Amino acid sequence: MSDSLRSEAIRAAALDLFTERGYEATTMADIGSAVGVRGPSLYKHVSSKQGLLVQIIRSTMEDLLAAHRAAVATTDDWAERLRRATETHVRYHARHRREAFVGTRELRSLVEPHRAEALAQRAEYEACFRDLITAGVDAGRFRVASARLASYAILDLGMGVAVWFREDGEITEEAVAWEYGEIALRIVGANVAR
Amino acid sequence: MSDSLRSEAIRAAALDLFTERGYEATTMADIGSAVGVRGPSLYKHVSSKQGLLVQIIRSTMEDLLAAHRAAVATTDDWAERLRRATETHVRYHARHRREAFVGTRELRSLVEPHRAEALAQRAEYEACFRDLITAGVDAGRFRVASARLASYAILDLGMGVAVWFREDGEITEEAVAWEYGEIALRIVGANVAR
DNA sequence: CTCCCAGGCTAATGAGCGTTAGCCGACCGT
DNA sequence: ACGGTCGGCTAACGCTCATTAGCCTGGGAG
Repeated sequence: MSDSLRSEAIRAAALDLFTERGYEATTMADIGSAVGVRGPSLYKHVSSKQGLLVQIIRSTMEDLLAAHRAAVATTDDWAERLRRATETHVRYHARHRREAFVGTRELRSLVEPHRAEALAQRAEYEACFRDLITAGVDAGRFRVASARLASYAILDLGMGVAVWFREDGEITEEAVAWEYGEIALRIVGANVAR
Repeated sequence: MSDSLRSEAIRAAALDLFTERGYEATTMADIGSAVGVRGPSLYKHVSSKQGLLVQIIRSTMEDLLAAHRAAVATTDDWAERLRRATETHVRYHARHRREAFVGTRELRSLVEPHRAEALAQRAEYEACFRDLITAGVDAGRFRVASARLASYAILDLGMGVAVWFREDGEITEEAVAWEYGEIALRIVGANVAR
């Protein structure tokens, strides 16, 4: 009940517009017009423009983190963990490219304390990858010059996907996920299992 | 004479602010205050806020393309070309991280026809990498599932550098350039030279 | 010494935006 | 039938900005 169909449509429209024009360049009137309503009417459903952004970014970060934890829990082999974490990361950025795009590009537009909260979630997510790589190194499965650099590389690859991926493009989600999983393993110099 | 010291300082201040807060969130008064002047006084030196962004982005794209061409011209071995192109790409994004950051994040804020012009330059740059990879594949030096995917991967890695690189961080420009050059070669499955 | 003007300033203009206030019609349960 | 509330609308407020107009000053050229 907290969110009717209308509320959901508004969030979806805001997501589209924030992705295309950016948060600052999107007006409440724009969002309203996308759902067939005048700007002020939106306030019958949402608290504020900033609130819309907060919801979008928060739920994106939560989804991503949850997906990561689920993926990593399916095996205890370090290389396989990294592969699944990377595939999950990439798949999320392909499947929810608008959410992921806004989540990284519009962090700036968040007002405190929401910005700090989002940065903390992001830091936590990054730490998951870094720790995973460090653990793999300690276990003798990976060999890297810098775990930090390796994790940045893998994360950046995925975030790039949110920029260029198109559902109807020549590159499928399947292909990116597989290819990037392989690349991640090469980045950390994984030796083949067993 | 077209640009005095003051003009240069203004461009530098605008670059800093656009990087930190974004174009839309930066006011002329902010820029003025960064150079010790009131907002309106800036118009004695620059044509408009949009003009500042256009100059920044245009010269960034030109520099990047020029650097790429120079790097690629130093050898005709495909693998070595890709390595040098990647190192140049990465070094540029590390050394001029603010310019590169604004160049990718604020494309949206450009007004036509500047946006189209910048997109064309960007497309040209991307094509350089894609063509380089395709040529390497044709020459039997590389093996990739998709040249487009491989080029996106390499380009995204570099662009990520502009986000997290810090001159005083634990990872040096030298280290990123070398590491990413190696990764690029692995991404395209380069066989060792000779 | 005088004049000019580069380069600053303040004030004003005009537009856009988020948000609030207050009104109204339609539907719904009783 | 009827009262209420849900969800729309318009008008208005208050604020922020980019940009323009017009003034003033200090220093250098003649």
